[in-house]
Amino acid sequence: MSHHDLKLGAPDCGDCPIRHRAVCARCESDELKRLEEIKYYRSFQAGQTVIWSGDRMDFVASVVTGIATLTQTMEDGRRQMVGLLLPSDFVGRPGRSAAAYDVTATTDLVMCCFRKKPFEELMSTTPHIAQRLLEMTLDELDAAREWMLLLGRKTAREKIASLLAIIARRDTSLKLKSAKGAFTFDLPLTREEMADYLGLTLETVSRQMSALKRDGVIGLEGKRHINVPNFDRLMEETGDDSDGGMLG
Amino acid sequence: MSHHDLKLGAPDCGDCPIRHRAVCARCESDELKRLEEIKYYRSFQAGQTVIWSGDRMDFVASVVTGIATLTQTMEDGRRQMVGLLLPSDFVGRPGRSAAAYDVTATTDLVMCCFRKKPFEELMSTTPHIAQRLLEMTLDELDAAREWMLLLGRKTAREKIASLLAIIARRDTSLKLKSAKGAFTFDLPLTREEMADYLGLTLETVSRQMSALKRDGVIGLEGKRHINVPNFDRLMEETGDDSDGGMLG
DNA sequence: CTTTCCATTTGATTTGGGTCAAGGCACAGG
DNA sequence: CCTGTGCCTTGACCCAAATCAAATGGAAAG
Repeated sequence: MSHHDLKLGAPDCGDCPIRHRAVCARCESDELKRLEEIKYYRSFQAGQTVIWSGDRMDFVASVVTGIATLTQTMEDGRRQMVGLLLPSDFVGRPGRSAAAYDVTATTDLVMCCFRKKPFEELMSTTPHIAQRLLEMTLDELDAAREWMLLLGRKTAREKIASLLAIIARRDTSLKLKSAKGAFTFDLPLTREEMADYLGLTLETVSRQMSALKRDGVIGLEGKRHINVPNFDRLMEETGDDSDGGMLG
Repeated sequence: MSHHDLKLGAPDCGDCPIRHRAVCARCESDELKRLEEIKYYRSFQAGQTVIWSGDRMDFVASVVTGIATLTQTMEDGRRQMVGLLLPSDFVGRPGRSAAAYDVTATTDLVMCCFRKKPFEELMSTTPHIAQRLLEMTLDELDAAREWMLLLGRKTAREKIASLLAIIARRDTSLKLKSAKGAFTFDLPLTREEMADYLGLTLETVSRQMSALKRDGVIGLEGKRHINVPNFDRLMEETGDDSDGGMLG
């Protein structure tokens, strides 16, 4: 990892989303001052739409806190989530003026935005920004491809288990309760949002959640609070080959 | 489009896959000579595996001629295609040493490879390469997201129609036969490969192809030769909102 | 010309998940 | 305290696509 490993709007950099400044005093001069100038924050309430597909989008942004989703909708109303944005994730495409997807805040949300025009200019003069963005985009592409396997080939039960594992793995607030891998977290999605993520109906999601509970794979307190007594057991249900990188 | 719109291994640049040289004499000096030095060609026969998931991969490459696929396989053998590489598409990830997917030649294939180490070095000193790569990766991400909608929410018939439209749209050898949008092309995939693309079984693919033929949406000569009397009619079957950019 | 070998088609049957339809539960407002 | 109103669960039934099983057809080999 070079000293240029800047994060565009990472959550763990305190007030300033550009962790770079904290990481690398050496580069403090030009490019970063410029980034500071063109950045601004926007907040959204849970349920609010950030932007509709097709709307003009004159910024790029990254999530500071909260969760947002990207979804596509067909004319007849069928919906598929195509992106789940957690803190530090990036939205928006340099070189495109209209949003390609609906972006919605599923929890209260703070985003760190950069005006697009100057961001693009900065990108063309600052190689490290493009390189960092490339890295992040490649990660997203990998995630999208894993998601395609899920959508195309997994059973409903495997889909649910996979989603729980994905959320658990990325939930930074997640506290391990034992060496065995027991832990607890809150679902940030409604059953319907889970269904849109997984290519299922909300009824099927509900049924499979109940089934995983019945079989002791997960515990459910209320509708949203999940506890996983044994992460390995959950992973067995996903259909993936073991491991998967669960280790902070 | 700047004069820096280099293509990494584009097909339309004659012997040299880097169209940049043809487009931009101005930049001919350093970076491109270096690219020339680290590039080499590899050929594969139809059906041959280019690389297995998990194998060490010390190059990045782009397709010059032919078609390759990226697939993921679960332990029990369920397979999902996650990438379809047509001429000018790029494979391989700077900053990763092992292949993440199986890459297979579905037709005879020529790839233009760049040794990874020097390519990465070149990338870090040449901003335009990273920027071009970012652009291509963002395009792939968009394609992956459209594919996710297909896998998660479309019916078998819509999936088949969508795949035919996608192939037709990207087939450079495709000849329009009339203003109405009639044309003809050869399927580059077997029924099984189509099934792996679409998250279906090969039987379902076959049945839906027959149904589209019966309904006059497509014509079939032999197993592979498709003719589409009316592209708009095919598009109606995809479930997508109209247009879609069919105008090469 | 016959045989083998695939890829593909087609048919019969099963099934996982969708659809439709009631409830249940928790919380906010009157 | 009652009554909406969102979410979620559960049940009954249905259907699109999977599965299992032949049959067809075309191309290459003998």
